[in-house]
Amino acid sequence: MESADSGNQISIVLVSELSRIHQLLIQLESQIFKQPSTATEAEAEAELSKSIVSQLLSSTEKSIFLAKSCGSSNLNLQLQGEPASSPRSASASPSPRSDMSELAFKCHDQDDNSNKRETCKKRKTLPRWRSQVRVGSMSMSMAGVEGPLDDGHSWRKYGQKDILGAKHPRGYYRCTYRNSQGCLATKQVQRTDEDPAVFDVVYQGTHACTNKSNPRSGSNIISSGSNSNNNIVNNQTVGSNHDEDYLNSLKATLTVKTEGLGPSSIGQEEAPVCNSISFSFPSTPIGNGHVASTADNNFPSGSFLPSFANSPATSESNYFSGVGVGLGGLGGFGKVDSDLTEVISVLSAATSTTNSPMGGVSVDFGFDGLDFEIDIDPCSFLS
DNA sequence: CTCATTTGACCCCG
DNA sequence: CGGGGTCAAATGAG
Repeated sequence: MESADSGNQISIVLVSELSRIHQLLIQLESQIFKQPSTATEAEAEAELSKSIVSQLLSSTEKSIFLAKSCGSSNLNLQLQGEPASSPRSASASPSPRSDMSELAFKCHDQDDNSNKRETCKKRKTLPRWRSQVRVGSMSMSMAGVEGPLDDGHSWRKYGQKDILGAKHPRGYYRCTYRNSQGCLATKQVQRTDEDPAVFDVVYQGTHACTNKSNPRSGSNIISSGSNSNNNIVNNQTVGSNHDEDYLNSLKATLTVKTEGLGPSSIGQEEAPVCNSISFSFPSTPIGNGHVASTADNNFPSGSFLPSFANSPATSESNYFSGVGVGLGGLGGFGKVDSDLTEVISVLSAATSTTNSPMGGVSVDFGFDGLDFEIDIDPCSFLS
């Protein structure tokens, strides 16, 4: 059933992507009929057109990928949730502690003791997927104040740990509504060694909570879902209509650029395709202040809000909306986690034309709520 | 006062 | 046995 779900959600994302393409085409069309009066203006128009085309390309490619995934979801998307039989089902939990920890993984069936042990005793049994998020490469880069890691959900940090071999500690977050709504979603955030501006985010479990970003905040997103599975419909409806507005405003303010990863990095000759799209949010006077609760150490707990995110504090600010599906993002990273089968990797380069420190917030492909891991080489489909 | 983060300890699993 | 993940008391912020 999950696969059906996944397919469904992919379709949703796909629809969003197509709407996006539609919008871009409209924009391009108007662009074409513009008659610049001056040379510089003409140049600017040309640039804009190029940019639009780039976006179109990547969106199209993304759509193709999604369509393929959808069509063969059984092949490409591997569900990882609840393996029918878990190796450890037998191990009883002697210690009181284990009781509690297990709760974390299966709290919903507390009333059914026998069952709980079978379904989710294991850490690894929950669906998990990973994405990489890059924070603007800005001035504060090293500072450690970062935190674009807001994906529309409200997270609460419950732990931090130094990981062997990693320069930076890993932060453990779980859904704020875990207790109140039994939402089991958790995520782990860790900076990559190579680029401190890039965070490796591993999501586990899906959001059962209904508290997610308020769609009305004007910064609702597109496909990038960050919506829990319960809100698919919402995403769908709001998504498409809202998308348009959103995109329009987005276009007006964002700088979207695609970075082609050289074929070389991927070994795909004919694929100019593996891009990662990056958004740069315009002047957002963030950076100082508000955010970075968690200070220098590591990760932000939750959210810093770009100007257009009106949501309060740490709750759901669904501003991000990154739509960048870095289908090829891996190229640059070559980072394959053996543990995770694989990945949706998203990179966004926050380089930007802005000076906002936090300017570039990139976000992940919001497969939020999907119970699967992508088990394919992001670029393989291109060949 | 309430809620979030920090941090050391505990437990699971490879 | 050790690394990784989670808990929960202590602490801090609003």
